[in-house]
Amino acid sequence: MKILIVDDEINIRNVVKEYAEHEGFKADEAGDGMEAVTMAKAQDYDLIIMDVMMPRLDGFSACKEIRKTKDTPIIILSARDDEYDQQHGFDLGIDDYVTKPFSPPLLMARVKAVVSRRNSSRTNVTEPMTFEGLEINMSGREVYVDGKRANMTPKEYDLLFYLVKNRNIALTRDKLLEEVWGYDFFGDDRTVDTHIKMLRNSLGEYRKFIVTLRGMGYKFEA
Amino acid sequence: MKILIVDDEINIRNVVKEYAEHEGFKADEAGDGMEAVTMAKAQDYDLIIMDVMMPRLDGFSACKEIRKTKDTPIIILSARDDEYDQQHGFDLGIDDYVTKPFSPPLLMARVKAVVSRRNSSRTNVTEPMTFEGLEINMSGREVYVDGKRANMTPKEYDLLFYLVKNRNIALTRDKLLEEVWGYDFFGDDRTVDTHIKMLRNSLGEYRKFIVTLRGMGYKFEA
DNA sequence: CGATCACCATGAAGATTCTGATTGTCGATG
DNA sequence: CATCGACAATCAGAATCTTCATGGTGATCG
Repeated sequence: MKILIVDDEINIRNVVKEYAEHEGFKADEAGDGMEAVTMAKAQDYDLIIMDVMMPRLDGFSACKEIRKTKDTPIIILSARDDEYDQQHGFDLGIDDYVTKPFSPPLLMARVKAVVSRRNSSRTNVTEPMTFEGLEINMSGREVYVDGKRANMTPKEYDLLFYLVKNRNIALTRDKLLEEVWGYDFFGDDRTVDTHIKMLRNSLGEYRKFIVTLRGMGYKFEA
Repeated sequence: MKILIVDDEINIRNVVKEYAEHEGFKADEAGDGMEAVTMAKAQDYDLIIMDVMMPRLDGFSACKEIRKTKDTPIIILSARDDEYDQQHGFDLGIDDYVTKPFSPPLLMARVKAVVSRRNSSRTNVTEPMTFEGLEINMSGREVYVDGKRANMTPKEYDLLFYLVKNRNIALTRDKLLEEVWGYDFFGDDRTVDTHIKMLRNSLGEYRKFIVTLRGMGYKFEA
């Protein structure tokens, strides 16, 4: 696992590098956008952490240039919220962004998330799963019940996919809320129940795979 | 799970404490940095929530001092964005920071994220264990007795899993009540006995693994 | 405006706790 | 070494409390 750290401030590069190496990554550094483009094209990095404000070539322009030849995952570091323009993010296929000032552990959490997302989407792609008459195609975001396409809501897909990814593992409502709804969701536990109910309806007879663990949460049991 | 709340304003401490306890944390309080350092060094907290502006010793200096002996996760509460100085954050290994004014649920979300981030790197999915004909799968919340699925109540699972996690260790009823029932359970000692009884029934012949320690408590003996 | 979602109230199913009676254990003692 | 007393553990079941599925409501958003 090799990452490229791009920032004009050497202090930041050093700190990030230290944390990254501590997490078992190898880390190269670049001091501006031009350098970053050259290095990113010459090598296959698993991830690039890129500052926005830099001399010679800014972070967004560097991304655009890199994207012409590579689709290396990129995390953007931007100094203020409004510096990160959504338009840019969408166009350039930015994987995540972190606003400065940031805490290194937080950044590392994002790094690991992006890397594992890429990896899992690579291995899981083209591998629809079948549980009896229930076919689940995560990459295509399709679910078939006895061969018939199930039309589900976004949350149902998210919930089902998370359950299936962690099948045979007991999941608390809190865990589900955190992972499916997001850590910044301040909602009610019962919300999970409601969506489980709707998901079960969508799954017809295959609702049986979704097991209630009383006093605990739920589990997809295959 | 025990956290330390550090702030000079008692109102803030109270609010945070209330929320934290609602989430199942135990919470101690400190009114300034000096106090915080003393307490954090004396005990192993799972997390420290630390204000920046405080009399006697400010939050950052307190972190620095604590970091000399412990690497307890720390969340910083800072009054304004610019009060959180990058230098500080980097040097001190702050896990996250929240700017005042904050909403308690947001803070709690961050707290849970930090704690679970720390834990997930360690305590992940546990492999199923077998003791003769008794199979225990904690992640799946499944127990098999001679290959037959045992259908148990939540407390039975919790109790059994805690006993097994601490197998060959003598556990008092008080310890079990605190760890399995929760620190806020003010019930009778006999409650443990009752659940031990039901657990033994569920385990059939493998009840023999649960040993009574007269005048003491119980032990899972493998 | 329709789809989706979060949240709430409800009641039934299920789990937990407590009580008090019973049984078991162990050391002291005649 | 048999017995007793004191205390600890076990047990059954009734009362109480919790939890979850469900259906409905209102908010939100495209």
